[in-house]
Amino acid sequence: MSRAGRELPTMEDVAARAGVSRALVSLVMRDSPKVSLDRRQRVLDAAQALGYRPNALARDLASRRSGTVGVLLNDLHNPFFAGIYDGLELAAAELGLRLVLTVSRQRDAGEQAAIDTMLEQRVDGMILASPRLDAEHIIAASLNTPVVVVGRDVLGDNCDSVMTDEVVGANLVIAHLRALGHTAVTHVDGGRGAGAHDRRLAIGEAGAQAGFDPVEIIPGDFTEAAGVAAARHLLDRPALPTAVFAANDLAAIGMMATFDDAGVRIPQDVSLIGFDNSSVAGLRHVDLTTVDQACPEMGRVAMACLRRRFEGAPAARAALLTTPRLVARRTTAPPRAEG
Amino acid sequence: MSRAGRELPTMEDVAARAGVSRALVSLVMRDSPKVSLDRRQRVLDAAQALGYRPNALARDLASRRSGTVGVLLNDLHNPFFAGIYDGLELAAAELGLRLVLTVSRQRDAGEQAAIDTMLEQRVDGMILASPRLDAEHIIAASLNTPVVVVGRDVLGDNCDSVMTDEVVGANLVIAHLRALGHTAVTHVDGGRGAGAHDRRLAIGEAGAQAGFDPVEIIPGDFTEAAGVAAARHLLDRPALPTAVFAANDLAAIGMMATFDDAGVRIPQDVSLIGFDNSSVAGLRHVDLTTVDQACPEMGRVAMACLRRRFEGAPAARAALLTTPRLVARRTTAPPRAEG
DNA sequence: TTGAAAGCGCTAACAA
DNA sequence: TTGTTAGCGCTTTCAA
Repeated sequence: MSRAGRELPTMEDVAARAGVSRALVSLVMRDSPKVSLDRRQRVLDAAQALGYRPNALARDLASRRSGTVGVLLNDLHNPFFAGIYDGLELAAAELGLRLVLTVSRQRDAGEQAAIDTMLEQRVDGMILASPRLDAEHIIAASLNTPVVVVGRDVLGDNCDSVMTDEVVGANLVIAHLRALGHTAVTHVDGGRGAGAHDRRLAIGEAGAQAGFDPVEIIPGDFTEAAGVAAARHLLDRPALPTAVFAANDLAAIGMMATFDDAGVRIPQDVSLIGFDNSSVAGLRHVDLTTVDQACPEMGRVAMACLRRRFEGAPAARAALLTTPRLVARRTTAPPRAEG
Repeated sequence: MSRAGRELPTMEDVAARAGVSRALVSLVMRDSPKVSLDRRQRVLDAAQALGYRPNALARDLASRRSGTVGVLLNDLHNPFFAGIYDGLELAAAELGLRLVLTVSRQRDAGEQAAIDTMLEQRVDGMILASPRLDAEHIIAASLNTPVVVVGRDVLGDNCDSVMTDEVVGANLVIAHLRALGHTAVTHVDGGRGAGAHDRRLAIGEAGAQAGFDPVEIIPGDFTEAAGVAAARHLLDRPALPTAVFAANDLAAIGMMATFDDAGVRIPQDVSLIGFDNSSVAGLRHVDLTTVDQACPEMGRVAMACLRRRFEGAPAARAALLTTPRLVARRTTAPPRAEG
């Protein structure tokens, strides 16, 4: 397998055509101020005429830096990651960094492979969005290049974390439900997904503090299918909870559909709250009450975090918390009046 | 901005520790069969002990090929692209190719920049999913490396296309509606988005052949917002069409929500058909009748197409058509009985 | 089967 | 301001 397509001219070719040295061309390409206007123009003309394109491979190898940040997204089908990416891209553009995306498709082996590839590419840093990989392997990778983990708590000497303040989020959920008159909530959790543990703990704690009934936990996952399963489970019981807090929007949507099919009305019969405020939750036909994780903000913060490392930041590990916000929409209402 | 993290060992370091030459280490790393078992093991042990990681930059520069295919996705928020990516990744894994993703976020300037970056990276080939960029610029890029465009018709000496057979798709839509008893349909089109032109033509033609009323075209786009706008437009008129065929699922969902808000029932008052069968259409709470583009299949075909180019394929330009399939769900029904 | 040596296309001192 | 000269870490002939 070889490169098809025309051979591209090199810097040497441009130099020859412009009648200057290769180093001078290099300076021009890097926008150095110490090149005379005359020469600069000659070089640019030659490059233009030849259709010259810098070779990033050679540039990065020689300069020993790639100007590239590797980004690992867990699941392209979950719009949560699209939101994270938006923030990352914005910040990267401001910092003049290139982003290289890889997707692990929810498989653990895929994550390690993707990380290895980025390392071989000599990325200047890595951002891992909701990885499922053991902390141990993530820390190992961070020995070679700074890492920022989004959505989960993994700290190391060269590894920071950015995540939602789950305690605030849980309190928002409880406060919203309480204001509507609820006194109990059932949580369908995220299983072993990133951040699920903290979310589970936080909602239990927040409920207790608000004087709610002990928060019931139903095992789930960050997928629509898990929501369907959880809803079926609830429908099998004699009575439904008055309110359900799902691990994320996808799970909530799965529940919504299943309840619909069973003739259970939302929010009249059951109030439903998701998590992420991903774009599906906002679809006007879904209109799900949810906790906004401010995904783009998390992306921005993550990138800022990485930049601090680039600038020779303190070895202090940072666990940055972003503040979530409740978005009240159609799926929550006062509890149904008891018989 | 410099690389933070420990300096990685080089091949030279591994060679020194194993007591062999650098070239030998290179052979081992590339799994060459012409290395004695003894030496090979010594090298692998040394690499392991040192925590050696090949430098992809140096490898690709020296070998003049990157083993990498650049992929440009238009919009991470549109699940259509997640589907395409699934197919690409599967095929790439089989062929032992690495994938490098970039996202253009629907901006034309972003597309050109992303393509330039991939070219500078010296990718062995590029796959552009639903690009909006002029054919001219795409062809220009394909002078340097083979290109496959997905979702749109762009042909050049080094540029192939993979797209849905719009004629088949349009006929499926018309046949489905006719079977339900419809005799007219309004198409909210995709504006200047990739493939929108062909889709518009095809539905008009298919409708005419089936003896439908002339297909009305309403200007739209591949976004939810465009669907909302189109629905508002329709609601302003004295009478609604009996059936609407939207440019894609996102637009259909925007329309669905707007109709809902206005008290227009789907499918009793209006039948609605989307395009893509993206994951949102399948959400059980949305349950949209749509045309399945077989996204993963398109991805697979695109990658296969690229491989043929790698193998020194015929200069014959290929326009590959994949066959769509109608997925009948909740949003289509017989037309309401007239007054 | 192994090693020596010449690049790959560029950057980065250092001289001029 | 410009040119010279070493590399960057690896692959790839070509000999041995």
